[in-house]
Amino acid sequence: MNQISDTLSSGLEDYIEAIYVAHINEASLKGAELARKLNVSRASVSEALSKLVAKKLITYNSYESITLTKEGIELAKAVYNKHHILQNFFEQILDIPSKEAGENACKIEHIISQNILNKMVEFSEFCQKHESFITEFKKEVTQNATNIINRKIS
Amino acid sequence: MNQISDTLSSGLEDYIEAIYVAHINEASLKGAELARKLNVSRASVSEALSKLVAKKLITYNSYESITLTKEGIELAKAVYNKHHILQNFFEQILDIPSKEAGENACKIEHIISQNILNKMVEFSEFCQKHESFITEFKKEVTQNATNIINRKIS
DNA sequence: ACAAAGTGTTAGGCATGCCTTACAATAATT
DNA sequence: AATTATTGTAAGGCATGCCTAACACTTTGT
Repeated sequence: MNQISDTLSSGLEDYIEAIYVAHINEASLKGAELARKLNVSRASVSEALSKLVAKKLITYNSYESITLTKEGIELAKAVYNKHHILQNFFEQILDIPSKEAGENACKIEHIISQNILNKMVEFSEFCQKHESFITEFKKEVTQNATNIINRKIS
Repeated sequence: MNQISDTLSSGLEDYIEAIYVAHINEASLKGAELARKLNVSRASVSEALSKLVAKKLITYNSYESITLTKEGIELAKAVYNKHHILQNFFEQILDIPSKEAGENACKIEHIISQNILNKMVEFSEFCQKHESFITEFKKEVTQNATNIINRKIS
């Protein structure tokens, strides 16, 4: 209904997040490059950027690089933080390989509640203060894996 | 492209999961009831059921109740298990209220990788063997919350 | 300066999934 | 049996997001 809503579809969140990553790397970013980064067509990027401009989250003129507005930065930062909380949790606590953790974070970041993310942070911090716990967990998991392999062999 | 693909869109997964829940409760389920359960129109259910029939996951004739095929049960069970792993993890480990845990599980179950779910199970089991850890975590979290409240007051 | 390479947009489509409206068919109640 | 309630379906739309093809514009390099 409203063009300038305060929530973004998960698709648009992906776009603004990618723009934000370029922003914090102080790299200039054009539509074509964004298309390559997100593995979508230039046409799709063109549509998405129009929407983000309409929502006043970015500034953009053809053939120039994309700029986040103040509100855009805020919103992007929020998405980006969610991503990192998830990625860290999967990697540090659940011992998931970085690539897989990232891929899952990318999808889940759009739908998970803030409350769960907060608890994930608290839990991670708690685990850091009791580091042996996670160390033990990882040890046990590899042990389990070894058992499974041995079981298959024998 | 292919009508009888082995993967389901998240929408169809929701439908088949709801059908499965009725199935394990040995409750008969008609389209109209399913529509009420999922908060969608009867028309949407009608469309979805046609797709599930085309994929041979359910058996269905108008005005009769919906039946899962063997393959349907297998697939539904997989979705349902994912849901439960997530719900349990959120509730037991992260101390999230049941309702919120369920709502999040409903959405995340469609996109999370099996590997992460497996690790969640292992982690939960590990925590059960060291129950004091989670107890301590919960204690600390409530303590933090109390601190925040007191900070706000003073 | 001009051609080639790169970039952006528009138009027309596809797929998902949801809706309402209107109508059809069956089930239940009196 | 007839009326009412319930259930199901078809048609026509809306929104999201993705695509290709074709065209337009800009930048780069010779």
